[in-house]
Amino acid sequence: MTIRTVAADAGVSVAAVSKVLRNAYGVSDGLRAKVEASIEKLGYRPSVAARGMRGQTFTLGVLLVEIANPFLPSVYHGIESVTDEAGYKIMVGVGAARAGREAQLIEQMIDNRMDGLILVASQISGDTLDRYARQIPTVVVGHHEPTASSFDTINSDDFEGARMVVRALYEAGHRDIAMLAMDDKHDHAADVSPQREKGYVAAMAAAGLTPRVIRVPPSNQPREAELRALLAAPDRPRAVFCWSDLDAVPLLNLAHQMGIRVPEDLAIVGYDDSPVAALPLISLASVDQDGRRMGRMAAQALLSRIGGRAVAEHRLITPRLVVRGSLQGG
Amino acid sequence: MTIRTVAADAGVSVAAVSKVLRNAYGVSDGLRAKVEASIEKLGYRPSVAARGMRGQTFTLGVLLVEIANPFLPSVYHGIESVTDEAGYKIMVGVGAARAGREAQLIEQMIDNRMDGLILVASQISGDTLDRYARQIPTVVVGHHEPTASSFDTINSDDFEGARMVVRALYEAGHRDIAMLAMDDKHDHAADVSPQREKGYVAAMAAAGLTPRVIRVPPSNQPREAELRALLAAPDRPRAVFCWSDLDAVPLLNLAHQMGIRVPEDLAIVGYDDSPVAALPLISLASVDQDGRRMGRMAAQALLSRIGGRAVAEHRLITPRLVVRGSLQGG
DNA sequence: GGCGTTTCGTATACCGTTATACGTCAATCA
DNA sequence: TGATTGACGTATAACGGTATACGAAACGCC
Repeated sequence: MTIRTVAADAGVSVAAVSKVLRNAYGVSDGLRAKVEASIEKLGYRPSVAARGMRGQTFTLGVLLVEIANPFLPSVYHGIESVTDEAGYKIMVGVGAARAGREAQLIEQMIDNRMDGLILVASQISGDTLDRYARQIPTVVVGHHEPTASSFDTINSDDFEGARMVVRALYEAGHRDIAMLAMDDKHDHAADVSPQREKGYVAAMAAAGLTPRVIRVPPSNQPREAELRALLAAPDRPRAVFCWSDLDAVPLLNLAHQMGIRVPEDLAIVGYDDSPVAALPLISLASVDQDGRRMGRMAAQALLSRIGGRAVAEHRLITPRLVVRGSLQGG
Repeated sequence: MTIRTVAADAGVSVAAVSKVLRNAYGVSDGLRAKVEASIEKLGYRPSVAARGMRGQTFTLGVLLVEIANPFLPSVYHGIESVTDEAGYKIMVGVGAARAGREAQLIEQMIDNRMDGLILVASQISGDTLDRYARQIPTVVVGHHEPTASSFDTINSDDFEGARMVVRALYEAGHRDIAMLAMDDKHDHAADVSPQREKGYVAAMAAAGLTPRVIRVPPSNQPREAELRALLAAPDRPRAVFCWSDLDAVPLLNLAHQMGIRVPEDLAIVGYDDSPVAALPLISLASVDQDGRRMGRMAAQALLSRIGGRAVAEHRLITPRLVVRGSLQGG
């Protein structure tokens, strides 16, 4: 069952069928009708692989850091809502939060002749990204590279989000505010955690307070010991801002287990406003990045880039603090 | 940069390079060394698309019902651990819990010349699955079709899991035990929810109790109203077994909000043992399906099927009840 | 009516691999 | 020694589409 089968059935040439498939120029209504009837009758479906060897595949690759991260579904749904309408398909690659793994997946997607790539929270360095982006239209979400010229970036304003948290904690009367940041051994200043850290430090300084950053291993590693140590320490802070709900939710639970009252003894604010944070029993204050919107914008940027735009676009979305019980009792 | 570039650089024929790439017969050590040196030097990567036109793509498709479902990551990781070693790549398709969407994705994966497919919790009917499975090696996870001959199935013993829950609730002294099942308008008895329902009904009958099944809309639709109505009803049951944590977690939170004590006034047991259930503040008893193991078994089955096995294999894994605070106070 | 100009359809080179058929040469065998 | 066998490389026809070049009508214009 190939394009040749269809051509024979419709009594036309192979090229004619191809033209109909591609909406190419030079097809009469009569021809189109004949061909479409045959396609329908035979249930023919063109091979993406063969198609990709010369033309477009109409398939986009989406790379997610980690499948268990609760923030990613919203971004994915945002992307999908846009690409669906435009008639593009999506293939997802899951990179276990390791840069090597991600590079492998990107290459795989290039090998599969995808038309474009959206990388969500990639841990790959700017230089490497740049090299890949020259080979395939690319949009990066959740990775700050505002000067990149070969790809677009869509980000939440992580600096501002952290400042909002510090200000809210300050207004709630807290002065002893610590931050839980991801221990980034690769020192990628472009990642979201360091950005939030900068915002935190700046806001603390602006309020005349001394910043105190505590680093924990990344989320794909166990880190309960570190959290427990923090809570048991004699100089336990009165408020903790966590770079992600992935840390804030376990911290909140651990505090509860250890008999520490939240927020009376310890206020906690997370980041991402994941579904778990919103559960009444958890009630974790958190920063909402509006992942859906970021996904939509990323997809739009990618489509326009595939459409020919060459000059890079860098967007920053202002986040929103969702106040809940872990910040303000009630 | 094609196979021809490499051939020219190494001073050999295109066929020779192809042979080296495929580990085919008739390659001397000297030739192999020359070719591999050129590949390394040029950084050549074969095109999967072109490769797929005649040979294998070494890429497997994994279809997930819904990206936000917290049970799926464990299955995915299980699959990955096996396929990684075997040198296969994975592409993920996300089907928004709609059969039409899933069919579309399956076709897309066939179009992309994937070597095999793993469908996780697919909602597609047995007949349709059968039609696709004839075109491409297929393994189905979380969908009971024990008589299917064209594809393999890997399932948790949902019937037994439900019975375990009823027995545990019975032993805890409960008699008024209801079940929250998914409202399956398509009436797919093969899905997991109806299987659990059967196990529940059987166990209730065995204990001499009257079953009481309450149906709620599927998880991609809002269903807070139904849950709230259940809790507010004058004949509110004393224990509820939920077909999934996706319902049990909101129910638990709602009960707490409405001042209903868990488990004193209402015992709740979920299914899937998702990460949220294990949080101390939630402490939801749940049935653990061991998704990781199911994923591993699915991948192994698929590889052996790709390897030539034609007779279908149907595996049933015994689940395990994880007792927590929502079932037994302490 | 002769001459460009569209419009429409066909023939076919090409995309980057794989796999088969085949040729060459040295080693082995009767 | 001539024939057979294996080992190793090469040439090349697929694979299933796309896109370009091109031919044949139909059309518009003076």
